[in-house]
Amino acid sequence: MSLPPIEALEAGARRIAARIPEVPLDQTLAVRLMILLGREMSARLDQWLRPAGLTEVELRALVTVFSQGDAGSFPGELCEALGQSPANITRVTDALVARALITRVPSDEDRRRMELRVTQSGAELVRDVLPRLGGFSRELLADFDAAELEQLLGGLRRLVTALEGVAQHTPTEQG
Amino acid sequence: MSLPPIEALEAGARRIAARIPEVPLDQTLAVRLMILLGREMSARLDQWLRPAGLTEVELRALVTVFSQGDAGSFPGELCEALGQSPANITRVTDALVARALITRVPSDEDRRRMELRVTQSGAELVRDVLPRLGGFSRELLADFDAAELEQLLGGLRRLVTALEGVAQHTPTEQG
DNA sequence: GCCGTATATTTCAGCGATAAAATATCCCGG
DNA sequence: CCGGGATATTTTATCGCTGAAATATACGGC
Repeated sequence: MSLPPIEALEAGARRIAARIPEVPLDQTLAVRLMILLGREMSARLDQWLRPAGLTEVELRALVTVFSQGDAGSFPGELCEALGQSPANITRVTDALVARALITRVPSDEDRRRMELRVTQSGAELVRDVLPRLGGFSRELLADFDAAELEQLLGGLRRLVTALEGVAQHTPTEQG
Repeated sequence: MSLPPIEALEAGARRIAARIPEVPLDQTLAVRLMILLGREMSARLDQWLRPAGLTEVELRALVTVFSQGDAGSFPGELCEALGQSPANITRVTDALVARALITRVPSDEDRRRMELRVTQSGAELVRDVLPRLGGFSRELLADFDAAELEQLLGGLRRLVTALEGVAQHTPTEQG
């Protein structure tokens, strides 16, 4: 489904805040917007990439392997870089291997690990598709000037670190 | 999985931008951060709510029904308000009905529709749990002062409208 | 060298979500 | 009032992802 209209979001948030005053309106709304925006961007990107037959995560995995070039990379690195579970990286790399976009062979130095390398056609696909993703991002942020964009990025970076520090536990331990 | 470290994200983005110059670094990074932040916030919120036995979407559905009080609401409204598919709303409301947090009866005026109403215990749960969600948001945004928060919200609102306007089509029609 | 523990990846079972088909009801023009 | 198209919801099949168990390999102390 697609993004709810923003007026409805704000109206709903205000209606709740009016009934339950402990709820901080702006903070709640910001979190809500971030979650919805992230979902929606991901969905749009998937749609944008569908003609190429890749999902967003598949593309990012492919790009990450591509960016390592001949050095290659390992599934564990992809987990870290993409924030995905090992199980999912296995599935995603399966798909990429099946389409011959990457190769996967056991490492010689440590045979528990698998070496992932982009193939010729994988590299071609990246060079073909990545500019589209860039085009999407550029279009989306078209009416942010450089300063505004930098400001937005600053806020997002702060949120990343806030998120790292905060709330790893359960709230009131069963409240 | 959890959020990748921000230095790794930025380094990866720069490595790619160096290889494929058409890709706009800041815009791409902003989109990437939004997607990851949204995912991570949603995951944290789910974890935060687990003790109450609700997922994020279940809570939002419950809250939306709650906020309508005796007026009640309909599955279609929840789809719109939450940005979820009809199928998912059926599943979510099934769960809420099963736990007697809401009731669901066919509407008298239009028997295709189902009237959803919060129950006594549903309302109690909302009043118990919503402040936790507020607590999460407040904690996450603790070191944004009012002006900074307003600025962040402004950026997010602009993104919502940008997203509404942009990129509904497939990119280069099979490119 | 051998054993126990740690690490890397895959397998397995299950969950949350979706698209598309099926179902039920409504409404309108004749 | 009846038939056809629109609308609201549920069902069905499937997808993407995860946690936890299983597997395979490495490493450190004895």
